[in-house]
Amino acid sequence: MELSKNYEPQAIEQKWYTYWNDKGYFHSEPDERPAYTIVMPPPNVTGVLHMGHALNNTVQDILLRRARMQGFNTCWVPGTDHASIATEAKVVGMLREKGIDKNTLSRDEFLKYAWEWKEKYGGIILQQLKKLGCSLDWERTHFTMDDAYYKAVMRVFVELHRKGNIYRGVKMINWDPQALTALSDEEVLHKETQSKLTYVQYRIDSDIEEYITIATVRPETILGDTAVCVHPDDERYAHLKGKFCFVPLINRRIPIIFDEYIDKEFGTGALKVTPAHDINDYNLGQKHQLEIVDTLNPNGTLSEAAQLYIGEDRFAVRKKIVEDLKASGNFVKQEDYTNQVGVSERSGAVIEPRLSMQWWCSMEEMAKPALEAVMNDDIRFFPSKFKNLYRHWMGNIKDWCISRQLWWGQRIPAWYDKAGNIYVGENAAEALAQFQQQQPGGSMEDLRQEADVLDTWFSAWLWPMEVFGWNEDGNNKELAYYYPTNTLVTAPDIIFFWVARMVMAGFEFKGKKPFNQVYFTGLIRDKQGRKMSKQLGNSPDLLQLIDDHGADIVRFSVMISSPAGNDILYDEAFLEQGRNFSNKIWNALKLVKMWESRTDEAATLNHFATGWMQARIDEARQQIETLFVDFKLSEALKLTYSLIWDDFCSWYLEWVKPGMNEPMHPTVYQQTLSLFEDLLQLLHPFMPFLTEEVFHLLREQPADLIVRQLPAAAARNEQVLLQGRLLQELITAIRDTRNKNQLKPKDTISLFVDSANTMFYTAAGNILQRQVNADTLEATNAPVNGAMTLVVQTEKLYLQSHAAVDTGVQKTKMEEELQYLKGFLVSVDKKLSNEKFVQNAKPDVIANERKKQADAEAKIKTLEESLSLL
RNA sequence: GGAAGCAUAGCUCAGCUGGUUCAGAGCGUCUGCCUUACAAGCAGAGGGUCCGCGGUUCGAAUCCGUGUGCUUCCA
Repeated sequence: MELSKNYEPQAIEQKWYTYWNDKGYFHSEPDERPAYTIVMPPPNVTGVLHMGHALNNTVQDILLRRARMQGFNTCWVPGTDHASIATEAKVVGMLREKGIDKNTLSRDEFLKYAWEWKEKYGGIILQQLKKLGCSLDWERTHFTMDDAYYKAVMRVFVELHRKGNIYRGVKMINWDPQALTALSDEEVLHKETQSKLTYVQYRIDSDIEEYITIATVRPETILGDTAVCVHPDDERYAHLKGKFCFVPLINRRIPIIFDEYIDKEFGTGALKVTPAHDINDYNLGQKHQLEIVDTLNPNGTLSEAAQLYIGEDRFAVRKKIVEDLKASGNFVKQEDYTNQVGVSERSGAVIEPRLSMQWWCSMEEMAKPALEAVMNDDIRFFPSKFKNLYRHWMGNIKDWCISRQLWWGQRIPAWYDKAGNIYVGENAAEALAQFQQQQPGGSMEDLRQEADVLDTWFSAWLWPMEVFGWNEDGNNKELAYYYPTNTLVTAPDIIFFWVARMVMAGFEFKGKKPFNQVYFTGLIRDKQGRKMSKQLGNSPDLLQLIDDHGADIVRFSVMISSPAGNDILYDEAFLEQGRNFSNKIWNALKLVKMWESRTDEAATLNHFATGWMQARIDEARQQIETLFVDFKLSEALKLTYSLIWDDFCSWYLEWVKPGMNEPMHPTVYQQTLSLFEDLLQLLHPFMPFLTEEVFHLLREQPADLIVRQLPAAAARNEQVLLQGRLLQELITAIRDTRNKNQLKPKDTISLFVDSANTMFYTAAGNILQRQVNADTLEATNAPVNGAMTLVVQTEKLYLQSHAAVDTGVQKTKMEEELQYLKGFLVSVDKKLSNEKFVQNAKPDVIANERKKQADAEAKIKTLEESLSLL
């Protein structure tokens, strides 16, 4: 078979994905093996694959594939989230393009369009994950608005309502004037903004002309002012006790109140109080029984209550009112001011704090077990630094605003009768039954269902339970087998939205944690450290990357740059590194295949190289296991990369490579194949396609790599590892000497060794000789005349060359090393002659120092001898 | 305003419970090579007051304090 010059991912990836899937490797059914379960954080049904998904899902796939090779019954559940706000916005936009105004549609008509849209475009992202190689159990795909899932959400709503944990009430909420819905605190982002601080004077109601000056960044809210507040200890305003002043332009007479909440240093020390439009002002208003004047309409324009500018947008009014205040003589001055402005995470609109009737879920009780489970590591966080963040939020948890003024989502299962009484039931029939107990003979006609839907996260928090059919049967076989799931992989920005709430839901409804551990990946930034975003256009088109480079290489590039828990700075240069790596493996395959027809029993049987490579793999296996346990996946990949490239390709293959036109011993050939297969297996979780392909090209395989089982850890052969290290050092040192003396690669040398370690040269001498192009290798116990001398560990070597040599270079190098060693010896001696050190340090530390001392002394002696001969 | 995290080679980062196998890796840089798979490669090399200052200790990149700079979260 002819192998192409370079590795060509496009040709093979689709083939393997289909093959694995058809073979059923991705599907899981409960059996006698231990389960390893991951539920995928469901992406928005409107979503398309971006770098964040690529990182997140690659990590999950790596964990899954490794667990599969460790004998676990692996199950990875895919699915999508209905994402109320984002999806509704998309559908509204799509309708607008068709010339349809949402407001002209009934709820049912709108939902019909929304479902059509979802069926057509929703879940594209899941198809894209197939291209990435994700070994998802497609038979278990879920959607948070599936019928069964919908029922589960209804059930938990009703249960919590029955317990009194869900209630309806008027509170200050975050209002999105663009999406026209309430948002939870978590959906509001605070952005630093350049604003203007406007100083305005209010006329005091008194006989003399007197004013009090306030400062505000929102002058348009003046029309809703119902008090001015100052600090009780502020002498500047002490004389105003019990007085009133007038709101400019509309002349509303409002009291001057005193409260310690005021910061005397800020602005003028006098605060205008607008209880309808600011949470702090609202609290002040409650305390002082102030009137509430709501001057804004839901869409952000001014309401009739404002008296002025009715129907005009809040931002337009902000500019306009300043001019009018100037005209009226109330304007004092304006200053630049930087403040934090809340914007909607979804629509980007500036949030209005607004008083509104909403549905709330009380959290305090549910937070307790959820907090404890994380603090005592019953649920482990990686990296653990996120425990702090979690504790802080859970410790100060506020009630959750769960109603959204939208149509796309689970409609709140509450019905009102004409008198305004509320009936909560899992469906209309239940609510009707309750109603009929009050009103015998009442009918559905008398009831009206709540128009609002539930926050998307109110369904998402059930994800790890409901994908295994919790609502239908809370003790079903699947739930018992797969739940709690093993690992949740997500980004830290949804730790409150989702992670914390899943933990709460798990304990509340199932009585068990939803997962054993949570691994938080970093955020992906560009190489300048900026967050990837559509606005900046710095996010690469992932599907294009996969088409251009192949999924393995994209996975490699994402993982190699991804230190555990830290943000990753993505640079497309990593793609090049991945491509080079793929080619390296491909070429190693080609080389090995060339030996297939050259095997001959008469060839030398090279024990040293195969034994050493086996020991290196054994050593690496242990290290990789530790790294995986700590979720240091990037490190594990780097280690595997280096094991394959450096140890296997650069050293091992060169060590076993037969001479030109010479045969290879069949045992060495078979061992080489085995070693190569082991390496491919270690790499498989990271680069599944390439490794499966090469694995099958190596030789006829009894099983596919994806399900090949990793062996139990073997004790590594330390002796061989040390010898391998010595061999490498000898080769490097000799090559360096050759380089420094400008010997051409083709120039041969004669090599003499003064060593007590004859066994080593018997085993590895022929490798050494070939690797440094020495035509002879002889033992000696005396210096060799006219030869270059070098010392490696305690081995003394003499190189003789036919080309002219400059001993000066060698001498300088040896003198430098001698000087370093002497300095080193001094520091060790000092340490050992320090009584306190000898008394306090642990015995093994002291023993180590003595060994260092002895080694250094021996080497100094050797170097000095050699130098004296130059 | 409150809290957390970070600062190590040109860049991105490892360095767990203090002790020269601990001053490292990858990429980049420099030098020499078209050597029986790979120039998308091979063989070598150079490069750091471990942010400043102080302390604990026989010993500090590592622990403590402090200053500076950056990042994030919360209000």
